[in-house]
Amino acid sequence: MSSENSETRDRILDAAWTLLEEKAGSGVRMSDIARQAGISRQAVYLHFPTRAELLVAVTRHIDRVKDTDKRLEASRNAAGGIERLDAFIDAWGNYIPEIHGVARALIAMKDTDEAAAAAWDDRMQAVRHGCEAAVKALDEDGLLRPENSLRQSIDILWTLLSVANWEQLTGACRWTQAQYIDAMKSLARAGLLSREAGRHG
Amino acid sequence: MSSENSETRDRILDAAWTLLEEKAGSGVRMSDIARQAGISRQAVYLHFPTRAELLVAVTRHIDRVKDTDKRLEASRNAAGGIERLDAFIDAWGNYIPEIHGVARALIAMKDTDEAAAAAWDDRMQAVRHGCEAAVKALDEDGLLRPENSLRQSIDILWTLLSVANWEQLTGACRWTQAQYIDAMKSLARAGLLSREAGRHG
DNA sequence: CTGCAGCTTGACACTGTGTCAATTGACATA
DNA sequence: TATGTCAATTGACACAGTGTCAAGCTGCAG
Repeated sequence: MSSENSETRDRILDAAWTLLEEKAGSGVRMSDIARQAGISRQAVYLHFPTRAELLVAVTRHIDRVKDTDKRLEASRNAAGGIERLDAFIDAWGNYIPEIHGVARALIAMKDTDEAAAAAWDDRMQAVRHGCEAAVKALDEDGLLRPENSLRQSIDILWTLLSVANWEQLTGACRWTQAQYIDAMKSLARAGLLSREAGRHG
Repeated sequence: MSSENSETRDRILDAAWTLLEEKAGSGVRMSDIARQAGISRQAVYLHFPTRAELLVAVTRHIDRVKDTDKRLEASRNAAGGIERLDAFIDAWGNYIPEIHGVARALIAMKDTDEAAAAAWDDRMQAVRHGCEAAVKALDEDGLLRPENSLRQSIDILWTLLSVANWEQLTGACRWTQAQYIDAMKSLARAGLLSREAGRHG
């Protein structure tokens, strides 16, 4: 609550952000966040009614600080379909590590918390819209595989670019971020483009 | 503990299996399982020391009932690399929906429970070995993309076939199981095979 | 000085896991 | 028949974490 702006509110958001980053999203309690922010646990509830709403606010806070909109615009301005696909993968793929902590925490809450589920789904729909724009640009250039419907192509790109896949490749598989980005560009082309359109370098 | 065999033990496992299936893995408590099995909550702890160990036992139970080993053997017996890849995707891809409930519950516990994390990672390593075998068969036939290392190719296949991806495509994207299998076969070929090797139908 | 906004302390309810102790009922065996 | 044992029962409790509530403190604006 408490309108929108507040010194303390920002301290809480930064504290949560820091801890979620540090501990990769798991095991961050309200009391940890309060301690990190230098206030009492109850004071956190004065600003955010539930843990879920705090997490959602943190994602918005990150978006604001990291200038997400500006980043994603780059992908919209790219000329051809393939350039647009690459630009989108660059923008979103490089954004994932920055929201990773919050994302994990939010995903973990999805199962039990309605609000968390809604918030996360909402953000994922935004990513899907980005995928849709990129895929439509490919379609306009006549590059898409004919055997996949437009919707299927969007689903495929969206799934390839999931946070879970990023986690698995950079985590368990120990890929670097650069390897991840390259592989995703290559996989997306391989999975979406028709054979004649296949060309890369 | 109670060695291994017990009427009640099996009732607990079946009860847990049923509920995890029904509720897709989330929100299944020990007391729910007990009620479903027709015994007291405490009796469950007489057979399984923790929730995590119960979940692990359920996966082993499913494997036994569903004859997992026999299924996966099919993929090992396939002749060429591509046949082997397809057979593995058939075997594992069609197995996912059957373990989906338990898988979700186990994945949700990973964050907080050491034992659950170890158990799930262990099972995922088994899947990775299947991927490795399939990719090596492709390599022996000289079909792999030269720009990917063997390890990278395995990582890619393993990631494509993750439970999370199955969930997203059949859940949020509302694909049928058949669509999922077809798309995975196609995506795996597109992502792994060199251009000259590309051939499908 | 008054009042109030913002924070503090401390207690408590609730949920879910896991533990413990005492009890019951069935069944086997001496 | 008495005894032991095994599986299950009931009921209480500890513990962690979220969220609520009430009372009190502090500093600052009017």
